[in-house]
Amino acid sequence: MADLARELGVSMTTISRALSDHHSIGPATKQAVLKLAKKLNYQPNHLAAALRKGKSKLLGVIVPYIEGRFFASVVHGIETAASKAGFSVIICQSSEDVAQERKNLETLLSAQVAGILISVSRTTVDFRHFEKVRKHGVPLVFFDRILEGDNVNAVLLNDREGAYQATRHLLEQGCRRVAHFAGLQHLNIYKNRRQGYLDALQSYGLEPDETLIKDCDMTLEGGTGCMAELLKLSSPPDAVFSAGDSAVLGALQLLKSRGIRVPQDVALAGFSNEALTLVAEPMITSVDQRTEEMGQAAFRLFTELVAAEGTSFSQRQVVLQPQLFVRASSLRKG
Amino acid sequence: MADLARELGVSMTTISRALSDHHSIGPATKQAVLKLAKKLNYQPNHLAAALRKGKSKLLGVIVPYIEGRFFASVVHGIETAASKAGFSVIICQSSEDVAQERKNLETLLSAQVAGILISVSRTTVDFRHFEKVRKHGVPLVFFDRILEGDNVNAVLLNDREGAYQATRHLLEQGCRRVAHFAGLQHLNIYKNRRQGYLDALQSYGLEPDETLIKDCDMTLEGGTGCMAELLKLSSPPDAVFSAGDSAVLGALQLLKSRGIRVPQDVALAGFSNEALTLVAEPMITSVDQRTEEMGQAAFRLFTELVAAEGTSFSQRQVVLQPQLFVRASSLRKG
DNA sequence: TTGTATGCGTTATCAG
DNA sequence: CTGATAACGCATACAA
Repeated sequence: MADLARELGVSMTTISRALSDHHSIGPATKQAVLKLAKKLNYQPNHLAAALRKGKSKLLGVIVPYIEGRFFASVVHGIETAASKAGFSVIICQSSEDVAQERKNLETLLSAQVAGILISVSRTTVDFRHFEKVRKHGVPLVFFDRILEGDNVNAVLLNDREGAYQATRHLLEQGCRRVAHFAGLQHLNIYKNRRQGYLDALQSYGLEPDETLIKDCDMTLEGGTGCMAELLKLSSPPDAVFSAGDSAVLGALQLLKSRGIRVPQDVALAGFSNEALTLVAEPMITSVDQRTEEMGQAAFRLFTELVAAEGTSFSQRQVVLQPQLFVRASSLRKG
Repeated sequence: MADLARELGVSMTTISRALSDHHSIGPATKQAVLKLAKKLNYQPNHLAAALRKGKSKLLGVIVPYIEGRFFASVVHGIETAASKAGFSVIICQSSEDVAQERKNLETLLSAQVAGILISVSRTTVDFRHFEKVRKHGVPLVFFDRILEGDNVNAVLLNDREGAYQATRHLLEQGCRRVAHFAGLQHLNIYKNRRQGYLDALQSYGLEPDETLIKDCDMTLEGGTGCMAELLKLSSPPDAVFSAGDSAVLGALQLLKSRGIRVPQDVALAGFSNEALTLVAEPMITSVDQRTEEMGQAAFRLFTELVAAEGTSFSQRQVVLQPQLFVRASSLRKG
């Protein structure tokens, strides 16, 4: 920058203003500066600017893991929106571990990020470590997974609605003993999916049967195990709505290995619309979580928080509507 | 930091040295500083340190995309190693687009990253945009995908060996007309996989049949299309080795839809060991790419480059050995 | 072992 | 509209 100033015989202040599109700057000088900047191949030092301004163009994102379609896709949505606005994204994985999540937060804060977007790990049970973020005045946006009880800025999927639709669909196919693979109930997403399942039963005038609701870790093996237990019942289910896709695949594999037909004997539906739902045979009915939109919405919410800095403390929640993709695993009728 | 100095009645220099574990510092003062730092909840500003030292603790990573197991897993490997060494990782996706890749590079350079780890997009055909990185003196490490012709620091998989093993395996199962789905030949990975395929044929004394080698975009649809064409041949193949997993799945689906048995009529093998290989029925034989190791090796190579700064210009290449996972899609014998 | 002084590249303040 | 100057938070060369 000093080079530019010397070359053009103006002050560094002028250079800075020209480059940052400041209002009080002559159009002529501005053009001259921009032109010379190109020629000398000037590279702005974002670090210095961030140090001076106290705000960087870095955005921190923390996810439990990045494998699989869901988080990868949300992150992609965030990144697309962020890079349009000139932000770089630092991605951290908590590996479903609170301790790691805490470290991630420290890392991001000391990297002076402008904001933090997070989906909490499943071992996160309190909000203490987020207090520090607030004290630093760093905008915090939750997405998909949040902790209940604390009012936070968040982008959520209407999990209850998605589960409701999936379960209704199974009931509409003629199933009457619909089982549910439920996830950890302290996480909003699994709690709401369970609630949607219950609501759908009720809308059909059916009493929930606790023996048909299995706690499941949402892994493939977990799904296999839960399905095996359900088959031991004197009155086994004729359908399963799982809160996750991997588990439903496990169930599918077990059913096939026992010669039980899907969907004729047992209909299946999952949640997340992962890639595997299209690879399985039959293809698996699943609820899509609007991943790209969620990422974009999360970034937008972040920018709104920045804009609304200090004006009010109103908590904002964006709720996205899920979409059910009906496939062969649940289609009994035409 | 100024607070700490005032509180303890020492200079900021002392504080700085105590915090950064400098050698000339009294153990007593050091402890005192560390203790007070904890108490006052001191948060180091990495940006300021980076500005002063000219080197940040940020690492830039550019991948074509992050969905699917391969890149997500490599990135995870990088991140694990990097965070142990106190680095944060900025991930960029080029979306297989050179123009985006160029932008990513600019972004990372202006974020003053300490180094850049990259797997080039498939539309990258020259090295011009990497010259700028060299001029900045920023260490550059390539992984998996590189451009041939330029000697660069890179972590690679022995793709030729992996393809060789997979093809040999198919031949050992009794197949004699082994087809190949080949990827873009300007990318080292696909070129080498094709070469491994050819070498394996030769090792069995077989002449390559050009009609059995299909150019394929490595998508599921691409695989379906290539398989359909192969089946039209007067003398169709009895096995396919695909340079990617999605394409082999496409082939599998087509074969099943036509009532052709896998592996009895046509045996299949893919490359990447993606999650879908375990979901397909039958499960698909595939070559594993040692993704986590690749990520770790890439980070290690970066640190070596930093350590060897200015000493020599020797190019380093780390080559990992692939591992063939044999599954039902290719097993004709016991 | 400790302190003083200076600068990293940028922007905000205030005066012209 | 432009310029001089200070400051962001930290790390080093040099002197003590």
